[in-house]
Amino acid sequence: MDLFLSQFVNQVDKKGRISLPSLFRNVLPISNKNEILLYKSLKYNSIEGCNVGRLNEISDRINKLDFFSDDQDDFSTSIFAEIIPTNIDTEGRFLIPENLKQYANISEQAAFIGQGHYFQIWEPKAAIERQNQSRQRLINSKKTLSSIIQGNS
Amino acid sequence: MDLFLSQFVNQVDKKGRISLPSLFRNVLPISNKNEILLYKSLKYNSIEGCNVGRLNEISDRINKLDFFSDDQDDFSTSIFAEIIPTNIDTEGRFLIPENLKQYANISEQAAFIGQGHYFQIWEPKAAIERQNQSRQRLINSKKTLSSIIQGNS
DNA sequence: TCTATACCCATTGACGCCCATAATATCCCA
DNA sequence: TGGGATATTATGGGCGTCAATGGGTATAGA
Repeated sequence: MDLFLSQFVNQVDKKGRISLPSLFRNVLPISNKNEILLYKSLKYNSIEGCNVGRLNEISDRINKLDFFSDDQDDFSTSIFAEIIPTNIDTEGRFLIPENLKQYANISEQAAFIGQGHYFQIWEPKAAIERQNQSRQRLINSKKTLSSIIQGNS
Repeated sequence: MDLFLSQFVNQVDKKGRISLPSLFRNVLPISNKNEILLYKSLKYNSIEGCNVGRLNEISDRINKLDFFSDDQDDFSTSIFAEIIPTNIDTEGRFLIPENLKQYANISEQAAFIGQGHYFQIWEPKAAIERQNQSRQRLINSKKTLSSIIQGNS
């Protein structure tokens, strides 16, 4: 099962490096074991990350749009230009780009949140708030895990 | 993964040279590692660049247009005739042709914007405006970056 | 001959690789 | 099953390499 699962809080060191959790590293394909893609979440002040494989699908989808259309142009600008390929070092660490760090209010700690096919990186306190909020919404809408799994939304 | 990704702002030196970002250089095919094609964007006051492979793709699409149509003629004239092959020097730098520089209002800095199979070169401030515009259009159409990437659009 | 440009060399700062350590988890065998 | 040996992870820090940039000089074409 190659999904980003569970959550972890790691330290940002003096050089700005942070360890990608071991469980997340194991999800990366062997062919691109040392590269992840980072980008701003449009919904939250958090960073999202995925592996290189996802990108090919996206690029295919965008390329099928009319060559000279506005959509094609907007997608290209907002997606390709915003994706930051990032290398993972020999110890499993990587650098969070400065602008993304600011966007997510991250300084000396960061929370990695598994989201299945991708993951999020949050400022730890904001991550907790987000989770409580999300959980409360689920309860209020009376959706149980089993109903979601069975597909009766 | 051979896509132009992310964005960079580099300096134009006294001789008019500018570094093609390292990530972009790595996208160029080994057979044409030191050549890029530059041309005016049809939509914006910016320069677009690509490698030779991309040109073939463009030419294919244009050829599929009606052979005697005005469109075919216009595209041929506007695109092929305007393409400027440009050499990259030993340090990864190249010269931005004077007319393109003027067309894009570029003086001492330029922003390289990854667009997947091609890239754009903008005057830095204009680039930011364009990006905000593009991002806003995407948000208004209710497609978020993450939903596009995850395929649940 | 003069100008444009490609090549060579130098500098600086950022980043990747290497080595080290402590804490934790896993294993293995008596 | 207990307890020591071993592996793995998160983290710290030194150092070499590479990218971006500046400038000198040779060379080719006008």
